[in-house]
Amino acid sequence: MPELPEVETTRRGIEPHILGRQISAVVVREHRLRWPVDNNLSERLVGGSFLKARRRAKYLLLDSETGTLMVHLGMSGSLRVMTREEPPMFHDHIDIHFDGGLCLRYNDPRRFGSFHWLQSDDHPLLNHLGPEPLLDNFDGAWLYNKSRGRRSSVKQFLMDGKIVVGVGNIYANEALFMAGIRPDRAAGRVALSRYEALAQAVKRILKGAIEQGGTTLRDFVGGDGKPGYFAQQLKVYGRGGQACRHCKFTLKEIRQNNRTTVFCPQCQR
DNA sequence: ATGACAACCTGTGGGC
DNA sequence: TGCCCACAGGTTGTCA
Repeated sequence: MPELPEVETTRRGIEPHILGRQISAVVVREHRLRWPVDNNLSERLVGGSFLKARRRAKYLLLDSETGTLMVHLGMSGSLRVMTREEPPMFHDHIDIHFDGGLCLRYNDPRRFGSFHWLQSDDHPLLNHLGPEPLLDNFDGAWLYNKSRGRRSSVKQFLMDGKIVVGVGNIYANEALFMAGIRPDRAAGRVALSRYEALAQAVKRILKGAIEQGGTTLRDFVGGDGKPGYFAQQLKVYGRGGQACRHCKFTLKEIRQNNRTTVFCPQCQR
């Protein structure tokens, strides 16, 4: 999955198709996801309808009359709207059928995703989350204040969901490049002005990715079934060993906390 | 409180 | 062609 832009693209893709349609059936073919899928999902949803599709971090929140279905796409999940007649493919784990013949179908090869039933947004998986990156309460001052005394890398800091949500590996790499900050620099040793640049970079990159239909991912499929195009505008991610698009210096690839990091040793300090 | 790391899974691609 | 290993978009829980 998907990072935040892919989740937001999914939300926008499915919302117009599913809102207000009565749910006629729920089919769970595989309940072993990141957490076991609620056994009572069917009786909770059938007969009702979705009133709104929201997003918090990388969670999709589908509100019905009686509660909220919370979906996470994990690393490899996708939601698509299709007709019910379409035969399920390998790894199509969950269907939500609507009156009229449409179906919201969840596919997830790695099964790192999840389906939860919520009675309110007061849920342990949501409660400790940091600010939304696109809202005004996420800014350079917030990052600066949170980072004081932190000795871990600024990249790990940026990917910490308690600091800011929705910034995964790809966009962390890209944002740090845009802001000119070395990913392996200690978070506590980055100045306020540079955190202001970083916060702006995060916002610009996420907004740009959402506008382009979400996807940086080779195999990502949006909610309407259209494949997003593989982003050529990525400046560093997946380009280790190649020339920096800005200065031609060779991009360096390292491992940080078991994730691939790519940066330009000349542009990023 | 912070941080390092294992864990949850399957699929794919590279090297031999 | 086939086998084995490393790695892939994320997040949580545990332990030092």
